[in-house]
Amino acid sequence: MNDKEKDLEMQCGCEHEHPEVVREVRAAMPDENVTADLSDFFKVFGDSSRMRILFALDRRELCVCDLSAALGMTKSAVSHQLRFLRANHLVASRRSGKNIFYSLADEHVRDIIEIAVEHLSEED
Amino acid sequence: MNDKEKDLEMQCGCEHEHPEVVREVRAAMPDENVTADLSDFFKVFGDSSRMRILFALDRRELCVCDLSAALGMTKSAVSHQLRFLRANHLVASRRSGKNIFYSLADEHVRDIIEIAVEHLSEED
DNA sequence: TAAACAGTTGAGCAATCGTTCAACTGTTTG
DNA sequence: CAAACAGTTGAACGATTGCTCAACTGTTTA
Repeated sequence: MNDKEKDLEMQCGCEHEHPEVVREVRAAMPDENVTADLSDFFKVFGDSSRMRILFALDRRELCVCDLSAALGMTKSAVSHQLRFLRANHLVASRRSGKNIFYSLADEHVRDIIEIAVEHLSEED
Repeated sequence: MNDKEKDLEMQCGCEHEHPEVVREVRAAMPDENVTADLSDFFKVFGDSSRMRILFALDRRELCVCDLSAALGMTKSAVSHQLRFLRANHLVASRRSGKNIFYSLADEHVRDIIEIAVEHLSEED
């Protein structure tokens, strides 16, 4: 056991918690709004339907009916999810006649997914 | 309207969808297991309690009781979430006496959060 | 060995989520 | 203008989620 580990144990071997450590971590914690915004953002990626929509749009701009046909979802379900994606600034839309075409709005999407793929490929 | 846009519209102005586009997007879609694994991974970040735990552990290795005190959660609630984080290989644990110390297990965590922060800072 | 502490676990509950369904808006075309 | 099509929306539903509570395991110490 090295010094760092010994130090940590001293700080939690007592009562219910060690005030010093707790205070330090508390002070360093970002504002509750920040963590809430972050988790809300990741919630968008935390659904397989939305993930599949993002992959499809990564391929090419698509209208809702093609999107729903490609993914085997109803237009309504797709539309509900697109609304969610739009609210989070991940897709952009443009109307052209009867159709509304959606596309990826943010280059961060690819980066984030890439890191996730890396992580998943390492955990076996 | 440029050529690319005209091309897209031709493909969806017809019946219920345009088979060619749908077929192409379908063919390019990753396996359903892949998108499910990805969204499952992001689900982990999609909760503010887990996000706060990750931020705390990013600061330093912590035992469950200090973690729960720092975040104002019950030990039980923290433990449930740690179980989830452990299952996704995002935290590692080591027992030392009565305490079990948790720490971040993956360098991808910081990268992913960093990109999310960037994204959020741009959308105003 | 018994008491005290650290942490885990499973059942149960309230809240949230994603889908379906039906009704709606908006655009094009006969 | 009416019919047809593309897409949106809100209510309602079943499923999932995160927490609480209580009972449990495992470690230390008196």
